[in-house]
Amino acid sequence: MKRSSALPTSNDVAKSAGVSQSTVSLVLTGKAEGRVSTAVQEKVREAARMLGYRPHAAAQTLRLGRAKQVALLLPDVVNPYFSAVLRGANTAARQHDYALLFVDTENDQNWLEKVIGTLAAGSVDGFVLFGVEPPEKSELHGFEPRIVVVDAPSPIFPLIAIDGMGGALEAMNHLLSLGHHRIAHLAVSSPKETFRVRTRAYHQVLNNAGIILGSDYEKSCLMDIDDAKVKAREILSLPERPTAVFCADERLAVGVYKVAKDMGLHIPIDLSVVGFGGTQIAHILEPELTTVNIPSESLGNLAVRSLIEYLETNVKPEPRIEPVDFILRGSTASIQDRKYANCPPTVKTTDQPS
Amino acid sequence: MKRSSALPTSNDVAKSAGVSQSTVSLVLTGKAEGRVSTAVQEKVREAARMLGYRPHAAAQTLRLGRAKQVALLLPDVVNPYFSAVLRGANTAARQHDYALLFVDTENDQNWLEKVIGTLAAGSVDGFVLFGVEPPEKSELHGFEPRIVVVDAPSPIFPLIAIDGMGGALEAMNHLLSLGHHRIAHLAVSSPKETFRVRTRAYHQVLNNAGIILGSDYEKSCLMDIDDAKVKAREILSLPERPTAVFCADERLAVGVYKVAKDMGLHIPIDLSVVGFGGTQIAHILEPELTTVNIPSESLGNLAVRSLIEYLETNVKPEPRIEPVDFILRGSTASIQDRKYANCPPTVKTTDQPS
DNA sequence: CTGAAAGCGCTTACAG
DNA sequence: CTGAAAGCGCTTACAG
Repeated sequence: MKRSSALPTSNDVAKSAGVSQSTVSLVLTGKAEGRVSTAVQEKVREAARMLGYRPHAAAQTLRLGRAKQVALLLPDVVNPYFSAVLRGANTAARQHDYALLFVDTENDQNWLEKVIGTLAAGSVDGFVLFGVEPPEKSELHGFEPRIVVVDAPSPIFPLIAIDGMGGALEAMNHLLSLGHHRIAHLAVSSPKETFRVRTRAYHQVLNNAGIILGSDYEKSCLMDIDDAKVKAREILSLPERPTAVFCADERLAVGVYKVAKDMGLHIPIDLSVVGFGGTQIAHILEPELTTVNIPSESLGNLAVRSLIEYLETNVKPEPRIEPVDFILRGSTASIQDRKYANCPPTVKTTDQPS
Repeated sequence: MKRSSALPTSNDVAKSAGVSQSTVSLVLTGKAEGRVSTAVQEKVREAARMLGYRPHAAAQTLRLGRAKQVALLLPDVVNPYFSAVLRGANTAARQHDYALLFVDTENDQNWLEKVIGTLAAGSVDGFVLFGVEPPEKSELHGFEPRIVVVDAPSPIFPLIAIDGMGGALEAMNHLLSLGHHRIAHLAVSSPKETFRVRTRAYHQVLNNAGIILGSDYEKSCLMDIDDAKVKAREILSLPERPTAVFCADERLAVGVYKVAKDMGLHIPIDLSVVGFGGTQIAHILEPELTTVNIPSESLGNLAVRSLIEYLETNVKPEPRIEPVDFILRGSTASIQDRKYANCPPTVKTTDQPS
């Protein structure tokens, strides 16, 4: 052995087994049946095992033109919604024996394009862009990377859309059916279509129901608890306080919970709250949050599976729209119930003349 | 162009610029100074730009023996603690122009070893194992992958340890200093040393203080809210109810909060709670959780930085121990305060004969 | 100042 | 049934 720390090559195996390097390759890729005697095959396998031989990935990639690696790009792993996506993607990649290259774009579009260009050159066979806008075709110098886009506008690449509109409508209609009219909205101040849709649903349902509310009932926040608290306080301090809040994200709902508690408002008796996302947060909150559940883990899984199928069959996946679930939990209640609860807690109903 | 979708090679650039392929390489790797005329250099660069040329990663890897890729292995991305690690790792990799290969081991040790073996052969230059036990040396067939281990026992590989003991001691002493004696403990039922240490600190502080508690005051749970609720209920139903709970993880604290609320116990007045981790959860809970903060994002960053330095200088990082912070928030209070609060809320103190 | 050639470790026709 | 050879796309001595 020349370099003790060096990895064994198929040449080392060949020498050790007393055969040619091409025979080693034949045996180890399973193409030896009827071409190499079983005795030799066994010898080769044994030698490979002894040396701990693994085919060198870069050499294979260069030769075969495929890296058996896919990249997942998403805007923010720290968001539990996206870490669930990653979990699903990891599972799918593992099942198909692909490696998963992970990139958190941190919402940096310039970097995104550079990264795609770089990785497409031999590092990775394809990309999943999850919640990340794909680059313009013009920036790609005429070459077409394999990309599956999830939940972002995609004029040219195969798309897995999420029926956020459906979910948001259901959430709003739920609130309506509970008798709520003064429904406030905490929007996410992001130009992303995913979020815009939720706000659009808010307006649409209100319009259809003939409910007219001042624009005070709607606020945009950054995606963090502190900003949500500021905006929630403004909304809940309105002279005609809303009886319900539709939050475009679960982290915003956290802000609402905190301010509500602070103001002595009980959820769901004094205030109904609906969230959007389907993360752990909905379970952590007390009462647990009624929310629109996006099946993020299975979407991550699906996206990677579609991409791999795309790569291996070379047929472009059809665009599709994935449904979401509206999940009823403890944070919403009928406006009826609310009236009773409005009495100050120290005053017993029996104390009042009936 | 033969294959329209194929990536341009340095050969294509050479033809387009009217020079040899080696000149292209020289220019584009920046080794051309004083060897290639600036005029030719400019021609080459222009041609490369026009064609959208990027050097093929696999070819470079094969030739240079380095992939400029590192792998991060961790046990569970869905845990917000680990997704913060990933965020930090992503940043560090990006800064050093490395790609990050992500593997969620899902606590599968067999797979772990296979994965390391496979990836070490040309896919990746090194590994960060974060909260994941490294494989035995014997299973490595004498070759030594570059591995940096964080927060797991590592006899042979460079280690970044976390001072969990220090943090746990501080947390327990805090409770003691608040006058708590009947301190319960919700442990994580995992054999991992990280968690064992927290339980050891619990016993040590109690012993030093001469406090003897029945084993009923200590329960192990799976790392999920539901199991934590079951165990929390048992603990809080003890005839001599604990006045404080030290939770070995923040998700367990969520269970305690839920059961406390259910039993009409107010945190921190009736019950003090301390968590461990430093995730978003501590902020989501109401009141916010007093907790031991592990700087997971910077640890992820540090681990990747150390690994890359290891790879590039070839000097093995020294083992180190990283500190944690104990963070005081709203979930702990002095036992003094508790006595007043113990009176049933409907009975005013002024109603009693003094 | 520029080009021809070797070689990284594979896979796969091709020859025997 | 087995081996010698070409070639994937690079980088880097080496020759001129």
